Amino acid sequence: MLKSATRAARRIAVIKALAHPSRLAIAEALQDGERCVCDLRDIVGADLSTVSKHLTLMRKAGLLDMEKRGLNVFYRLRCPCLMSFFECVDGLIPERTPRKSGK
Amino acid sequence: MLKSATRAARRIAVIKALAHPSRLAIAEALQDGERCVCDLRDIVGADLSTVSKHLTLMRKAGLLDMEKRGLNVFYRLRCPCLMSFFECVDGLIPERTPRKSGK
DNA sequence: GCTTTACTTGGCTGAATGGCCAAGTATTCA
DNA sequence: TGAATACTTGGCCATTCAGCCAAGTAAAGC
Repeated sequence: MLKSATRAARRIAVIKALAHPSRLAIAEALQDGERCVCDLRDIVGADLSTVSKHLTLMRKAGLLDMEKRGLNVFYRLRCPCLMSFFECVDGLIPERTPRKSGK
Repeated sequence: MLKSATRAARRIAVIKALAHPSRLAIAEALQDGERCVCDLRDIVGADLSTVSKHLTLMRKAGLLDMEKRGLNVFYRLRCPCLMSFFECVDGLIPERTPRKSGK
């Protein structure tokens, strides 16, 4: 069984790995299957080095697997739960006015 | 239907709202039911003003509801999917060595 | 109405993050 | 073995974020 501090740190790492527009786009793209870094660069539209750093971060968090084949490096999602989580998030109503009630 | 840029922005807001140790601790605490700000301050162990700012951020992201009753403000989770998402995250193996395969 | 309690907001500072460029590494192909 | 391709890593700069303190607001109680 995992100490709860360790577990929290791992959760944070995974969540942070998703908490950026480019990384979210990468995660979404990978839901359709593996991609090489150059594909992902085109998808997020940033410098290759930037994309590479994002991918390293996501991999270290445990979100991604990498596999080198020839000159390319392919990345794959390891978290099967993202889709359902995102759908749940999408269901949140944007904002709600604070309620006040007696006593 | 939501424009995909809007949807991505909202996803990011929610994910960022969870991507900090104190805010994760808040979310986890609220899974057992609503709490006032002072309870949450004790749980995360930070300044009340800091906790308040975390809560505002989480509420604006759509993660929380607030309700004022008397002197206290109670916060509640609005996202029922967190628990299952966290459990999925916990299931990720910490790291894996990169694979290499021919051609 | 004045004090107390429970919070929120503003302001500031130090730390972390994301971006690009440039240089380095690994594999393929001629 | 030398050039080309597909990355990764290091370095630097600008921006964002988290923290605390201090001041402001709102409800309750005397």
